Formats: sequence, structure tokens, C-alpha cells
Amino acid sequence: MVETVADPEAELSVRERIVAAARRQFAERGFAGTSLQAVADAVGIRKPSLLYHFRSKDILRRAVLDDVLAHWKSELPRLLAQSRSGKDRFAGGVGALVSFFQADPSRARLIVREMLDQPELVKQLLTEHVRPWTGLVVDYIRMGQSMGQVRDDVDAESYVVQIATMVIGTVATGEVSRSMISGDREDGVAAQISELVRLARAGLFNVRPPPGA
Amino acid sequence: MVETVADPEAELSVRERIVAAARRQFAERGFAGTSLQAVADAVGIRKPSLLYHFRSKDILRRAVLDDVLAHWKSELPRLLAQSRSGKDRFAGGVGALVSFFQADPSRARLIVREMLDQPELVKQLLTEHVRPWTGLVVDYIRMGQSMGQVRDDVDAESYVVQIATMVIGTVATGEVSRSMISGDREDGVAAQISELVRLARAGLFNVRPPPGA
DNA sequence: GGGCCTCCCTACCACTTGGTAGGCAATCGT
DNA sequence: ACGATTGCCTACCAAGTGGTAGGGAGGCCC
Repeated sequence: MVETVADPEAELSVRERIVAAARRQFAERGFAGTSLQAVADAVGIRKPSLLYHFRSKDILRRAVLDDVLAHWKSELPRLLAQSRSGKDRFAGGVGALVSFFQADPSRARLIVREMLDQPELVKQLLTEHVRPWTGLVVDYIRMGQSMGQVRDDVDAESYVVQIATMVIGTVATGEVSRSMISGDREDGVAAQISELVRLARAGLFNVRPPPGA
Repeated sequence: MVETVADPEAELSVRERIVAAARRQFAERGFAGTSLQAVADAVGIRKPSLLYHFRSKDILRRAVLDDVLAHWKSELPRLLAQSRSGKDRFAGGVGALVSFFQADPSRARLIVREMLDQPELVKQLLTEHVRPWTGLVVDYIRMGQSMGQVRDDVDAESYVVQIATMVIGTVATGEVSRSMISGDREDGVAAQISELVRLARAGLFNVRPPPGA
């Protein structure tokens, strides 16, 4: 029995559907707070069938984490391409990073949870998959510094990490922190993100051409 | 009912020791990932004794969260006093906020976890306890804007939330994000924090007197 | 003293958890 | 045609969970 062909989810393999369901639940209730029973229910199979595809809960956890990082990694080139030159593209790049996580907030929440639950593993995985790319950004910023376009008091590496922390944190805890903004105004998300981009920009570029030149 | 107000440097009450142990464990392993058995062991009592002081695990959770927020709230005036005027004090204020959470990172980690686990409750508690104080900061920033000292493209509310997100996120996930900074250089923490302060500052103040006037 | 309250204990319980054993139908390679 | 493999199932289990029952030692007030 197969579901409707029009539904994009219908074409996913059972493995993929398990990973997707697990990601959502791990993100929402945490790893320890999620039972295999609940994941199996969400997929529409029985628990032992789930354990046939993933031999233990820990293996499933790892698969979910790998999946999120793989998606992130595969999106990075596209995101970076948008920030390759100038201030306008830079704003677009940060915005695109935000949209990547915002498109499925469970990605951000999962990463935050795993950073808390297994810092050593996440540290290793990020170093392996994401760091090479951030290295490109760091080089780009340093180039901008040598050309006088970028503030020279910027610590490029710390800057990148800080912006990433802000982006992921903003998406993951967005609902809560947004409630601190003026009651519950409609444009909370937009305001928060535009302030994020503004902060990132103000912290990076010289406001106007250096006075000496 | 608190009986320890006049106690000079006496040992903590059992209740307080339970809350402290629970905070550490909830922060480290999460609420669902922590058993009452483990908390009781850390305190050095049996599980039913723990349940004598807190009638359910959920009540303990709430007590832990209240405790953290109460400490935060009570520290806020002192932290704000340091940022009342000018750029130097501002840096001190943000730095002080960082130190507050860094003094016991389990506070930051617990708040992040609870923002993920029970966003509605945390939203309500933050609005009740913390928001009045951030309101003061917002007013202060707006005053600075009317005096031309602060950039006028700053959305004061979003700015404050964004900085707080960055501070809490930096402390909570510090170990991991720091590993993205150049191998594992010794001053990772300091570099990260100083970049945080620099970002906050660059995003707030006019770099030099406004050009038009 | 005697009753009472505080605080901690041992013993126990119903329930859920991750995981295993083994069977059954469809599909595949040859 | 037919054994092996795949993918799912029912039935089960040992361990651990949050929580309860009830008892006992010590201090406090009359």
C-alpha cells in the first residue's frame, strides 16, 4: 500500500521517512524524551520494524544528525555564492542561511540539542563538514580587511562563529525570544531577522570609506 | 517556606542542594534524560526523600527553572547599572551579562533547553520577570538615538533580544562553537566574547559623529 | 511523659523503555 | 522453480522509570 504519488513524502523510502520523523521528534521533545514507539507511530510501522532499519536508538540518532549536517553541507555552496561580493550580497547570504534553517526549524533545534547533549561528537562533525566552508568565509573577510572594505578590528573566525550562533539560536529559540519583542507584533520574525542581518553588517563593514583614503 | 534567611555561612538546606543538583543534571543531560534516582544520588539521599521535598518530577523542574530566573532577575539591576552610560560601560554591561551566565554555565544551558522543551512556559516567565528590565534598556537605547549617539537604524527591542540570544547561545554552546575557531587556541573563550561585545557595540553606536550635522 | 511534626528510610508497584526471538509473505537472483 | 534475502509483523522480556505506602528516629511544645 503506497500513498498518493502527488505527495512528495510518498516517494521517500521507509528509512528516509523514519529519519524525517525522528528528526522532528528529537528536535521537539529531545532524544531522551522521544520513544521509538512514538517515532514508529509517526511513520506508521511497528517498533521492531523500525529497529530492523536502525539497530538501536543511538544509531538512529546518529543517522538523524548526519542527515541534517549532510543537508547543511550540500546547501552551503549555494548559500556562500550569494555572499561572494559586497554588502548587498552579504545581507542576502546571511538571510539565506537564516532561510535554510527557517525552512525547517527542526534542523536548528536538533543541532542546538545535540550541541548540548553530545558536544564532543558535534564538535567533531562540524569541524569535519562545516569548518572547511567557514574557512572560505573567513578568508573572504580577511581579504576584505586587506582591501579596507571590512573593519580591521574584526576577528574573522570569532565573527563567523558568532553570527552562526546568532542565526541558529534565533531560529531554534525564535518563538520564545520573539515574545520579548513588543507584545506579539505581527512582524516579529521579520524584525528579528532584519536586526540580525543589520547587526552582522554593522559589525563587519566600515560604515563609509576609510577617512584616510 | 524558607527557613534559612538568617543563616550565616551555613550549609545549604536539602531543598537547595536538590535544586542545585537537579539544575546541573537537567542542564547537562536534559529533563527527560535525568532520573530522580540520579539527582537523589548526587544529593546523597534516597529517591523517596527527594519526592518528599518535591512531590513530582515536574514540580522539581519548575522549582529549578524558577530558581534560575530568580537569580537572573536579582542580578539584573547590578548588571544594568554597569551599562547606564556611554560606550565603555556598555561593553562592561554586556560583559557582565556574559559573566553572569559563564559563572555557572548550567544556567544558560538550562534556559536554552527549557526554551526548546516548554516554550510557552518560558515565554510567560521571561515576560513576567525579565522583560520589565529589558524595557529599561530599550528606553535607554531609544534615548541614545534621540541624542544622536546611537545609530538610528537600530530596532531597539530586536537588538536587545538579539544580543541576549547571542550571549546565552555563546555560553550554552560555547564549547562546541569555540572548536570552530582556529584549532583550539587557548584564548578561544576570550576571543569569542570580545567579538561578541565588539559586534554588539558596532551594531549600536554611531562610529563617528553623524555626517549630515 | 505523650502527641506531633519533620525528614529520611525500605519495600514495593504499575508502567514504559530499548531491544530480541522468531514467524510469515513477497521479491529477487540464478 | 526455488532457496535466500528483504521487510514487516506479533509476542515477549529485563531493566529502569516516576511515584506510593508505611514505618522509624529525632526534635518540639504542652
